[in-house]
Amino acid sequence: MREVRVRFAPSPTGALHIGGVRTALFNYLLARQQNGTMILRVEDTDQARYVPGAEEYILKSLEWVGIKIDEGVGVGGPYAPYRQSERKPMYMQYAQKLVDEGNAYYAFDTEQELDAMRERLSAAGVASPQYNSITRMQMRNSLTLPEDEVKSLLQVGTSHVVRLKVPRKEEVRLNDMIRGWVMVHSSQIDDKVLMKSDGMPTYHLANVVDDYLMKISHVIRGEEWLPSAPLHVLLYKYLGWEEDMPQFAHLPLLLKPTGDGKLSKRDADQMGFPIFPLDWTDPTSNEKAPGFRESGYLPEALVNFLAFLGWNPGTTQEIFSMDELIKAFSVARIGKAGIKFDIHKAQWFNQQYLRSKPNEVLADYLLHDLQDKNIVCSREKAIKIVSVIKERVTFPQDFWEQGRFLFIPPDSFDESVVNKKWNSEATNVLNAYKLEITKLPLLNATNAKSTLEQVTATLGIATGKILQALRLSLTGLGVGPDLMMIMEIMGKDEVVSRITFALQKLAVKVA
RNA sequence: GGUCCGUUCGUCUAGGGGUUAGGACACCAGAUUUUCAUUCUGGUAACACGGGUUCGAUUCCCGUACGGACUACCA
Repeated sequence: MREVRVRFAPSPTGALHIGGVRTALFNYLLARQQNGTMILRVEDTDQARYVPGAEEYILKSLEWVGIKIDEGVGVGGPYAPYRQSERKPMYMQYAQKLVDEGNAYYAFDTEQELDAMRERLSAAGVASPQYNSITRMQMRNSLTLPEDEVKSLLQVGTSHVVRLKVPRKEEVRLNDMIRGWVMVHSSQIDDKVLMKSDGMPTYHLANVVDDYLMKISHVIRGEEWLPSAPLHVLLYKYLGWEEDMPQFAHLPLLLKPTGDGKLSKRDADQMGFPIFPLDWTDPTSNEKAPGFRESGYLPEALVNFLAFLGWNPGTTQEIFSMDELIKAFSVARIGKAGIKFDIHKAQWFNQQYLRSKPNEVLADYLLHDLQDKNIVCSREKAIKIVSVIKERVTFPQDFWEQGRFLFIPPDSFDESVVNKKWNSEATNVLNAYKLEITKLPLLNATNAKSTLEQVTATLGIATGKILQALRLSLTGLGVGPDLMMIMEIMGKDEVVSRITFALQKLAVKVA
């Protein structure tokens, strides 16, 4: 068996889409499992669509999710350079070979001429107007023009492209690892441009040439490439590389959560979830888009989630570390159908991973947010807080969100709780309770509770009836973590002062 | 429109000629929790449709419908 060499080959035209991350992940899993090589190649042959910063963004994104590049842009390697724009001089010779052997030709048609051809064809009722074995005979190319005219056109530097001469009648077939045999008749394939007039190769040529040169063994990419895969097969054949053709695996696409269509940034915006791994600011429009990282997703959770989009281990195990994924992965267990993206599952994974972290690590998240807010908090206290609200969080920032009342006393109180629970019974208990607490040397969860029970017992009121009022006075809210622990964390003085404040502020309502 | 690919609970999926069609997320209910959350228990819920083949089809074949991708000197 040949050495496994896979590549992730994005275009630096903007932020890396989450679907791209998944493609990279599947490549990576295969590479690691087979002791192969993961290559990053940047396909920047379209100068017009180049976006500054995009390449760096891709690199950072892959690093964040834990996909390590063995060879390619950013790390180098034996087949450098790995940026197609820097490989520009290499492609012409292959195009030339195709031309010389009669498998490609020069075309001099202008944009207007191409438009006119398409219009003429569609006016004549042709189903799919394209530059192909029939129409090329009516166009201006080295197949129709006299040889000396072609020569002189080339000599004076007339703008031209190189097109593949697709055979008229031939069954082109490829064996996709996911879809099995896919057959397309060559009459359905058009004479694709291989070399553009600016001297750059198109995706099709560059991709095939580079995959061959870099000894790629498996091409794992999105299903959007399936229609052009037969063209690539033809290219391998004409270039004489059939023996070295990689195995193809076309991944099912990520679709919108609701309705139909493929997942887009618009859907993500509308439904309030990220679609890019990291925050991204478009350099031209300055438009900002949120990233999974900044939204609080843990890379290991995202990886686990992404791996299950189109793949499954065949067992009931759901939680997989990267190493476990590497062991369990197989292309054979990748599904064929498109996948509706459901952010709920991603959140669930996040929750699972977040909760499994030790309190010390979780405390760092809280401490970090507190630092941003200029709030001082000891590590021990942070650990205590985190352990109390651990079971109620999905994202790291939830520790702050749900624990903020511990640092910022309430200045307003939940109306509905006030209406329901703030009555003279409650204020009586609170007044007495406050006094009793003051006498305590130190307040902790245990004596906070026993003291409260004493007070309610002497006043002849059920503890349960006033607990919500106590919570309200301390946090301003009707819900939250265990009250006794909250009091222990706040400490005696804070508890007393908050009860006092609530008693003052809400006094009016009692009367 | 044409070409190609696809279709099992709302979602991700397992399965496969004879199964009570399994799991997870989500949802709902009950228990626990003085609240909410957690946790536990239970529940609703699927083989797109029509023809074949077969003793028998959700599973195999063919159509239809529906969905998706592609249809650029973009990748």
